[in-house]
Amino acid sequence: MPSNTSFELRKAPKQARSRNTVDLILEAATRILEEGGLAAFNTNAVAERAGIGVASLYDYFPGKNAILIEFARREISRHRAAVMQAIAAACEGGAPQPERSIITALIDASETRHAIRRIAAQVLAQAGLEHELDQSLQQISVLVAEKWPILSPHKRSDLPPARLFVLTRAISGVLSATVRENADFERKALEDALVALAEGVTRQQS
Amino acid sequence: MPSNTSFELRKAPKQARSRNTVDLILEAATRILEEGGLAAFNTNAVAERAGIGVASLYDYFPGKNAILIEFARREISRHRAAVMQAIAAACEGGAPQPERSIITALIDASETRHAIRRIAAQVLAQAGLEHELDQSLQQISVLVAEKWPILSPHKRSDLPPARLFVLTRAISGVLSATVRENADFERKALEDALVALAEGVTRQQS
Amino acid sequence: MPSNTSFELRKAPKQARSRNTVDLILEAATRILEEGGLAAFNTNAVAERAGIGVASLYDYFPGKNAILIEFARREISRHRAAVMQAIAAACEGGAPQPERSIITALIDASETRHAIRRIAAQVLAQAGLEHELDQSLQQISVLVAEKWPILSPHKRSDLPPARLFVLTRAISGVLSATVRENADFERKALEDALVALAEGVTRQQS
Amino acid sequence: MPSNTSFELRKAPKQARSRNTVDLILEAATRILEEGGLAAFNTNAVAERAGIGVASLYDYFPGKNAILIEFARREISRHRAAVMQAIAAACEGGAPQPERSIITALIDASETRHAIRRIAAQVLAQAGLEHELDQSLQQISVLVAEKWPILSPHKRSDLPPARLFVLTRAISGVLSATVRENADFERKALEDALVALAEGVTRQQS
DNA sequence: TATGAATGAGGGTTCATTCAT
DNA sequence: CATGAATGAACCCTCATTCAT
Repeated sequence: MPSNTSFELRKAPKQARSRNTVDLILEAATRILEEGGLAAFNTNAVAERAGIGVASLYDYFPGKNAILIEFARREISRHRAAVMQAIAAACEGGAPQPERSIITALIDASETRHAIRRIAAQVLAQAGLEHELDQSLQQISVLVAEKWPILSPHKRSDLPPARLFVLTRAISGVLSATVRENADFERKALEDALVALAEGVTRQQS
Repeated sequence: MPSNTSFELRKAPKQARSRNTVDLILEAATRILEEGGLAAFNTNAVAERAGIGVASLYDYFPGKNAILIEFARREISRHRAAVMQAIAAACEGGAPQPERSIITALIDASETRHAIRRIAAQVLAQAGLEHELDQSLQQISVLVAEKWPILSPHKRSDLPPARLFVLTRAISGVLSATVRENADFERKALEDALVALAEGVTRQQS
Repeated sequence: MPSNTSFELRKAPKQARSRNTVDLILEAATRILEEGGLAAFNTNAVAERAGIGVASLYDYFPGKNAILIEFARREISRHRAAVMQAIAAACEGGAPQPERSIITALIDASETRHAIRRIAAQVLAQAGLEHELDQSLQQISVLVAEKWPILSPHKRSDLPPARLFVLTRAISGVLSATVRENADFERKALEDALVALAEGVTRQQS
Repeated sequence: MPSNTSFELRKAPKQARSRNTVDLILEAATRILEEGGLAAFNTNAVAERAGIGVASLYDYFPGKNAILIEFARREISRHRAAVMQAIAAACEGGAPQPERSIITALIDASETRHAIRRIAAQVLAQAGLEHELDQSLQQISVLVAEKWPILSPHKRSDLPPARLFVLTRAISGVLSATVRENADFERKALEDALVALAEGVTRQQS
């Protein structure tokens, strides 16, 4: 099991051609993971799917693991960006129920590319990089704290860290479970429950 | 990569001797996974740790994957039993705040054998058996629904399924995240937040 | 270029079967090196020639390099034993010209398995184990010092270390060159020259 | 392992530019071999060190092996020239002990660029060109025969070929061993022993 | 029933060489 | 002339599985 443990890209993808090749590789990797999971992921398959020779992989990545990790990082990053943008959008333009808008946005985001994100999480976990995933969620948490309408009259610091943590991880957990378990509640019921959850967690403590 | 896709035990472990061997194998598997994760798990290592010959593994399991899956099932099962028993215990003897007692019990349970349970979940996921994990949580959900004190004056059916789902998955998600992210809030702050969460979700809807 | 840098045998060759397999492997290695040199040496070729599967190599050796090194060590060892035994034999039974007998023995020994010993030396050199080769020659030197007839009336220490060193390395160098360069002098002329050399080096200094 | 078995330079390096590039390549090769040995030698590394593109190597050499061989030939050649010049210098100006002067010169020469000359020898050996190395030594032998003072009153042919062979190969062998084994005798003891060796070999035979 | 030596398919990685630019 | 991205053949090594004992 020869294994290369470094994570970085080998060549800085400065040139247009290189840029394309890196993307080609990562897209091939993504498709393979979608179709066959981690078990189907190997360098030969990636090269073939990318339409390049095996050795070219090593011009851009130090090894198999680096490809997986870069894939995972991009996936996580893309998802975080989408979620944060959705949250921001939900808070603009004075929606009548901004909390619900945020919940709605989060539910929508949770449904995209779910399988692939699970694999990305797995990859980071096996590489000992779980913290990158956690940090991603943490960044979202911070944004939620800033935007959560119920908090706006107060200072943001009014919501103690433990409450913010519980709020975001609870929502994240529920949404993951919903997708994973293929739960098919009425959309409104789910939203209501999550809004109630959020109200409970953020309610001013006595 | 010869791969055996069946999951079942090859022999019904009726005899005392066989029973012991199966346990021996699964204990060895568990220790290896604890120490080295999935990467360190291979049949030769398991056999050596179990103190038996490699070939004997195949007398009791159809292949490597079956060992992993049986390990995962037992781990999940053991955890579920512990959690359910802790919930039951928390509800006995008229504690002053039974909801908090349940939360406390769940927090305690979430902290045990965390790493190994993560691996068990991963194993089931890779085998396409996520539903077993979900079912395990679902059984706990049912118990929680029965026991959740605030519900006792009402009929159990008062809590709509979506609410029960959100309640249990939210708690589960928070507790997983707490351990995974090594969050070190004050125990009381965490409990309070979870209790508030539960109150919010279970509050009588207008 | 996955490479295993340890040198030791993996399994102690205790059992008759294992003993045989190790020998099988080393004999295959030797034949391959004889026929194709280091360039032809690879694990698949060795396994095939030994009539075993590739993986079995790794039951007995930690890697390709370990096979080469064990081959080299045995080759050197075998040669040293032969040389030392030949020297001892040359000194027994009161030969009329014991010095010449020793020279004769050394010439004879130098002609056996020459190509293979060159490779063995190369292998040890590339592994940073040149000292093992040197030590082998040093052991022969000590024996020569003990046996060299001209020294017998004196104490062995009469021959200063530098002289002993020059004597043995000179003879070794000449014999290597003779074989390598395919020099075809009359046997007697070569012997005479070496005897004269030895006399010069060991002559009592003023 | 694509392999090109021809040894010759591809282009006659007539032009100044080409000449420089060939030298650039060979200097890069030398530095790489000095630093990492044969294991570190590969065409990409050579090109990078030479500051040229990989493909340019093939404008001047037919392949990797040709570079190695040209390197080795130059190294041997350079060494031979240095040794022969040192011998000539030692015989000029009527030194009191010309034999010792030659020995001294040879010892000095043996200490320079030792590691790199070992590699050069190895390269030629693996290419089946050992005779080039031998011829180099043979040229030195001829010069030694011409210059060796003790022979001067006689005709050069007085020293039989076998004696000349033994004399030069013995000295060569001793000096190689001295460097290889890191022997640290007093310089004078080594010189004395070699002078005595030479006297023995060249002494008029009865 | 138990074993462990043996296996071969498969995977990760390297590198000499080429060719379009 | 010069380049360097691309290649594919080849190599080392692992491991799930089997089978003769």
